[in-house]
Amino acid sequence: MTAYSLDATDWRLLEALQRDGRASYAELARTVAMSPSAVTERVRRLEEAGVISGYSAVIDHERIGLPILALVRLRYPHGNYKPFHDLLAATPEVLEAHHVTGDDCFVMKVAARSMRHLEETTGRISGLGAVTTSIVYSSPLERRPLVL
Amino acid sequence: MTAYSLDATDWRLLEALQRDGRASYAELARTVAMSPSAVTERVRRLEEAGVISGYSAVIDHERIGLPILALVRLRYPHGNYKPFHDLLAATPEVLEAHHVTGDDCFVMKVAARSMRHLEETTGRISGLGAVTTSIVYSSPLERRPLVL
DNA sequence: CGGCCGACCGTAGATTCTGCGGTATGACAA
DNA sequence: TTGTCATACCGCAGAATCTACGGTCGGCCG
Repeated sequence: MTAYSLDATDWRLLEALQRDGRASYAELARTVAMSPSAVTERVRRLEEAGVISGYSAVIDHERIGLPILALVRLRYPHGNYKPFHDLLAATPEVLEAHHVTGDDCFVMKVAARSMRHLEETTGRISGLGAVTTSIVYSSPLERRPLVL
Repeated sequence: MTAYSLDATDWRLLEALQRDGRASYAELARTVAMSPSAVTERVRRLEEAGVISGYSAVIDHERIGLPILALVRLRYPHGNYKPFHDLLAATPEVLEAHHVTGDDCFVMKVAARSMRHLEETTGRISGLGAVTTSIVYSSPLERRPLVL
């Protein structure tokens, strides 16, 4: 909503911070050829404006015992979203949930440690409506940095 | 594939680093009640084992001129994936791409600056097969930290 | 012209990082 | 038991970085 005007330097900082969220201000300063204090101030402004909403370690779900990823679509029969929010709060297996147009009201990304676990999780979700589950074979593009 | 044994401290570090990927080792050390050097060594091992595959700034796509998010499913009629990979390489609007089971072979997350832009992008994708587009109204759960 | 404002720079003290050596604990074999 | 070894942790010192501050420069407006 709130527009924020980004110049070329801001874009380069955003790109650098998406590639390495732990880059030091000194390092960032070197890549954009400015002083560390100017870079610090720019990044602080981007954070304050909400352009950068945070920083996160990227975890390989396969290496922490959650080898199965699935996209679950939920046909939701009514407009009372409370049960759905309760489900989200109670189901850590759901990594993302999006309210979308189309026949299926919600699309979720789900991680599970086994097929049995996935079955149990989708079963829980299907208490709210008809589900369609697609299991992820592989992800040709797991995460692309957001650029103009 | 490569199993990595995580103890309670590792989990707490992973959780902390997913919540704040820029937390200093000194800060992490305080949250898990260990010395900074021990924490540094643990995090280094997690990175080396591939449990932590990187760090990234989380960008609010709405504030950088990409207010529209859509999930695009692609029905892909054959087993030659080269054209699809070429499309991914040439289409920065696609933020994620997953190869999945079910009628639609691929599911993509797409960001666009306008409906016209989305139309143009899905049009490009539909050169490869039939597409089904769902526009994201909102995301009740945008990103949940991966936990046990 | 004179003053103001925004963005940048440079500096100093505090904090953090990095690499190293030292220590405690537990496993294992003689 | 005793010795040895490996692992994980701690603490330290020098280097690098961070943070907060004041100073400078160029553009803009009264």
